[in-house]
Amino acid sequence: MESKLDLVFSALADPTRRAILTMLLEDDMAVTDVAEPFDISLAAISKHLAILSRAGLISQERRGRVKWCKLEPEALRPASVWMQAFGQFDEIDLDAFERFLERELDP
Amino acid sequence: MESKLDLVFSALADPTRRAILTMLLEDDMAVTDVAEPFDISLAAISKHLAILSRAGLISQERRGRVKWCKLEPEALRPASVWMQAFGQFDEIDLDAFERFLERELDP
DNA sequence: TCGATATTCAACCGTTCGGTTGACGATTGG
DNA sequence: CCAATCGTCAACCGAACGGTTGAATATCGA
Repeated sequence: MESKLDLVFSALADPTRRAILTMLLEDDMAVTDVAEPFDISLAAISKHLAILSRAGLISQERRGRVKWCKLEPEALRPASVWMQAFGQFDEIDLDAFERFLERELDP
Repeated sequence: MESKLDLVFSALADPTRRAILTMLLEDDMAVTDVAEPFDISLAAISKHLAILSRAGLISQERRGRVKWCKLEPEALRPASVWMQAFGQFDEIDLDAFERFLERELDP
């Protein structure tokens, strides 16, 4: 059996998937709109979304022919809790976060 | 070029590697001692350690014929910061962490 | 109704991953 | 000196990954 932590961390290991999650911070999106900024096929994006969905990081709801993707940030909690123990990152460095966010959205 | 975040998250995606990190919370360890609790070959452990090392999550220092492995928790900071933005996990749930830790050490 | 739109499926491809085994290069200690 | 210990390397294996293309399935809108 595969741990949820495995699923979450390996979902996060891909930059395309992290970029998708970042986009979904703004708002829910349809699959086609998620795919738009990327240079890869829609089918590839569909697979990425399936992986994010299996990890619980997004939920997908079909309305008509459009499938809406919604960020599920709660799914990050176990992984976040796991990590915190190793580094005692009690205070969040927001400046550092914004720098990383830029680096995520950029390429 | 591969992002540091890629390296850290994919290093964490494997349960054996997470278990190794957890063991190193206690103390620095030699490669052979790291391998001891696992049912896989020493060569496999050596590869896992190389992956953790490339991700910056551990450092290795050879003294004589023994190579010592040391946890480098600072390497988790970028990943931790990245995650926090999605969930606002300002307060750490230590009970939850201990439950996860047990689940990590157990199998 | 019919064409366009939205998404997935299925098959395939090359690469990476986690693992093995056996040989090998150091280093140690009796 | 010499055998044992520590760890890596190299070659291999099967499975999973990230991607493609083309066909298939719904659903929408005019």
